[in-house]
Amino acid sequence: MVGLSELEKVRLEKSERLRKAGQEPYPHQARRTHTTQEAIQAYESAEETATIEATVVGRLRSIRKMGKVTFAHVEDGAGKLQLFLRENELGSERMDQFADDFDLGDFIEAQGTMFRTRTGEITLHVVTFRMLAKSLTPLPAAKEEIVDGESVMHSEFSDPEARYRQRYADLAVNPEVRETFRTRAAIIRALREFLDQRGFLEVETPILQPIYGGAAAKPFTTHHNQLHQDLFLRISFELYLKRLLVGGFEGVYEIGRDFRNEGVSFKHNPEFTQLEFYQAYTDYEGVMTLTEEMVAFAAEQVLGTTTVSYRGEEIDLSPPWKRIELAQALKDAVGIDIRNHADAGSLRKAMAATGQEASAQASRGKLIDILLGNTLEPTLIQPTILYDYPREISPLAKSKPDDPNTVERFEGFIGGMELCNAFTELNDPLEQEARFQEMGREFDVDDEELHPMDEDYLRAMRYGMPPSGGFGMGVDRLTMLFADKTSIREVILFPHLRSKDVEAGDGEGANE
RNA sequence: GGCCCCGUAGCUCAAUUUGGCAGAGCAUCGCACUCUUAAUGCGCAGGUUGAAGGUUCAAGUCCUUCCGGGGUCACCA
Repeated sequence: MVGLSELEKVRLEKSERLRKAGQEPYPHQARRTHTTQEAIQAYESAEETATIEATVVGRLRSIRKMGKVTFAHVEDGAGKLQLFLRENELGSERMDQFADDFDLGDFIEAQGTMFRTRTGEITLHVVTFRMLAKSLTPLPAAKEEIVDGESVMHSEFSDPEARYRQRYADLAVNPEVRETFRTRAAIIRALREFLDQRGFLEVETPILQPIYGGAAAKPFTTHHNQLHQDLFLRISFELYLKRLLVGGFEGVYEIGRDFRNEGVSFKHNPEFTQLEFYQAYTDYEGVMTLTEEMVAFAAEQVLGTTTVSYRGEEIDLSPPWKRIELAQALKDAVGIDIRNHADAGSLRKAMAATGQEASAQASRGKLIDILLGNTLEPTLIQPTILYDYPREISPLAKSKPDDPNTVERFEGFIGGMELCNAFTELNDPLEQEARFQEMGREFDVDDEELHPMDEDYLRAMRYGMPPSGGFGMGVDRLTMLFADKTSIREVILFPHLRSKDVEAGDGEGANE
């Protein structure tokens, strides 16, 4: 082995010493009769009436040596259990071995009988123990103190970079991090349950796409060698899911990964998890109601309440949410009525008059988006639905019957963050083609933003797509909200970080 | 990509303001201790201060460049 630290070398010696003593430091099988919590419950329900024998397994998380007696805690997936080892029963040789060759972080198996210590803690009185997997690298030396029943961490492993790069160590020593990812899994389970109950079909559509679309984002590109074909990692599922409405499914959804080749921030990761659903014979108002019910249902399932605390704010997710027309909300917030500014120049002047800077190239739709993002979005703490968006930033949404420049689209905001985006789907193939061309013109100036025309999607639409409502939501952001995390990296197990180590010698990090 | 902040022992942090021998707690190692729980007491050891250059008698500290992270702005149909 190369590159072992002094601390690791010491542990490697212990491992070899165990092996020489006939004890395999990495045995093939573990035996377990109880999880730590099952052992405690078994004792609690049988206390003083029976002898409870248990074999538990897990990681050694604390060791307190008191001479001829030793206390330790072992942690498994269910929780922690205190171990009690005494030289009287185990003999000095085994006590010494535990003291000398067993370390914090080792996975062990311990068999014994349950009892209660003088201080009242339910504990396993160990009869035999053995190594299940020797830990060579010491875990970060966090210590946990219980004050009035609350856990207080000391020397907590807290450096964000180290935690993200070594998530395994983060998870191993920070129980609340494990809890965050249980919450995440529960959210996804709840979303599935909600949609399944309503007859939606869960589907999987291509991640490798010959043409990308469905969102405004730069894609990652890749290549299929044998087919000599460039491919894109999807930036959205939208165009494929809507093809399925053409095919006759009346409700479809997909939960999966999108990839966007753009900036990284506290709410952006290059790959992120999206939920999209599409439902035939409804429109954006129907989707609004479904959205409110779905988020409230998930909160109830995951947290047992529809009230969440996010960044110190109490947020009530129960329906109905505040619904306000985008134009009205902007007028209320900044005093600019976008309905009175039909072109970009006029709107830019009005924004400048209130101190809002905006680039000269930005279209009217883009300016509205900037206005929304800068002034309104951060103030939308309680769940709020803004509806009726400008057409030019919504090429896949259907116009309002009485106003061709406004589309039936809404976005849901919670905690000052855009959570979801939905609209009545544009299903007129000729208008869709015109919209694509309109977008193409807008982005002619910037090749990277120019989206290719998806002819196959237009063909699908020409076969006929029922009137429908569609919806997309960032699952990572919903998790941030439910778990009260202010960075998306806290809810993604392995968030993207710039590569650091160049010791492999291929200079990978040096060519940026 | 711009701007601001940060990078010191395995972990958490001092020392940077005003350049002057790089320190502590935990973890590790040794000793003591038969109901502890941040166990305790005593002792030892542990460092290329992210990297490379520069200024200086002297650099963790000042300057330049680079690497990495955090924040923020820009970007994000």
